[in-house]
Amino acid sequence: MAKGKFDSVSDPVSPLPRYLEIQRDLQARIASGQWVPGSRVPAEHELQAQYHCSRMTVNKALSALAKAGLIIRRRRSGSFVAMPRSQETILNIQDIKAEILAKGKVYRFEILTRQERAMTTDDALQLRVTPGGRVLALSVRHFANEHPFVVEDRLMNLAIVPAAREEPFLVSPPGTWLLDVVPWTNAEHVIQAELADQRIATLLGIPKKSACLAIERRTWQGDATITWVRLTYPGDRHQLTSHFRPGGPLIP
Amino acid sequence: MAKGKFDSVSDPVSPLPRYLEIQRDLQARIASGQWVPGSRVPAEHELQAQYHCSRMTVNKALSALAKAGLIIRRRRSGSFVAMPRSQETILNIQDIKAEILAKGKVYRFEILTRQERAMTTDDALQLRVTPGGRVLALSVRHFANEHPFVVEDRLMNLAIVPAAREEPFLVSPPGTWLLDVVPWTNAEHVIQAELADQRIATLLGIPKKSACLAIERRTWQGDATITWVRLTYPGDRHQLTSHFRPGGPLIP
DNA sequence: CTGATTAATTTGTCTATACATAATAGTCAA
DNA sequence: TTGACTATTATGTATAGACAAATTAATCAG
Repeated sequence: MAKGKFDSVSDPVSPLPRYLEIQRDLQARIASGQWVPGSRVPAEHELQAQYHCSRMTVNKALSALAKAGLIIRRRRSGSFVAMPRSQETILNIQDIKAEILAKGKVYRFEILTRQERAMTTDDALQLRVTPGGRVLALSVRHFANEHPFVVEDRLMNLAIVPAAREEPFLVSPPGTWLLDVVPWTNAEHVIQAELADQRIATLLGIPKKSACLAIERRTWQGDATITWVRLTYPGDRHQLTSHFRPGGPLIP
Repeated sequence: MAKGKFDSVSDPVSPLPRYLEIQRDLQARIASGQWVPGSRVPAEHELQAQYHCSRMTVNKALSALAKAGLIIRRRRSGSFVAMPRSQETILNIQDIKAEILAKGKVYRFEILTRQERAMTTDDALQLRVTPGGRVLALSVRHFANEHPFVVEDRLMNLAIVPAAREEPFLVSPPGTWLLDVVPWTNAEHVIQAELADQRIATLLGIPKKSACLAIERRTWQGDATITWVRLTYPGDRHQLTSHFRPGGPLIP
């Protein structure tokens, strides 16, 4: 009897979809340790009977759990609770403007230097491309509540982003502008600790040789590097924070 | 006619499931810029006609794209290509043992100090719990190819992990042991740059006041803090790297 | 006992249909 | 013109059934 969704609903109000109910229920059993890693999850037809729903609904819940890495599924064998995963985390490296505004602080930036030039060997190395073409080199200082927040050194590949040549960066800083204008397909981050040199110390208003957090980012569009950027934060004032729960993106 | 899956297959071999084919096709159109952000994605019944399949199959593809954040779906309005997202990244902070072994280096660790004690005020602060109960405080030094790699300072909440009291940590270091034994539901990371004090400098074999990368992690099981750990790496030798593509977990 | 074949089981994918839900567009009366 | 009601449309959820694919279990010939 292929009727509506409320065939088997005793509860008059159902705020949560059936498949999510099942998903969370199973997740709770795994998280609580009731189902230990390696143990077998009931087969779809068993759960179908338990939850009194169709196999597709159970399948949707189980597939989501599998995608989240909480269970491993194999044909004929069945589904099993996944082994504890290595400690991974999802880090949110936000756009600087958004980051400062999110903290409820006043945002401002200034372009320190701006130079359009033929790509040097160093530029090519940092962009990881074969030399040739032109780049736009920028230095930017970002302020939060008028306090120096981070220094940005950026190279933009004008072969990919020719529009940058004409852009004065009056409203949005280069990073935010790029995000709005150019679609990117790939990014790489490198996070490092290092000592402030004279320039950084002056720009950030911190003592020379104090600890800094440096984040380098390369952004690609297909095979072509769009931009390389290095963000230098005062180490004692800035920190990257992230929260994570296993099977994280499960509960939206 | 509810027949098999090959009702409408002209291609004799179909290595990829239909819904993935559709998903990737749509994703390619978005990535290539053919469909610009904000533009409308054809409705399910249109795609159903285009790809000559059922609406459920199209729905599966579109739902996945929506979950990955590539499109936004609204009832009655339709589906739209999402606006460029803020630069987020997924960072892999691995288990130390796994991290070193992954680099093909020889792993070794030594317990520097070990103390079981009643929870001090500082301990409670760092574990973010109300004082009371006992903790196990550990200092560990990890080596990669016999070179000091990282110093670990850890507090373990014995109320949650009583088994740690009896554990000698001969085979696995505390972090790896915990991952194997205790299920966790939540974690928080804080990444900071700071200067090496005398102790860290000595333990890591680096000059005092050189830059260090400090990663602090709190791990919870429900509301209870399991452990707090601080990992101090030499800043010039260690770096966190991560790759990311928008709509990342799409292509498994 | 071994190796190949066959059966059974479980997940993976797909279809066709049905009704729910949300939001827009249109209609009509005050 | 405004506000309430109604129709329309697109997505969201759910069902029952079907066949595919993979892998384990059982069977049987040698």
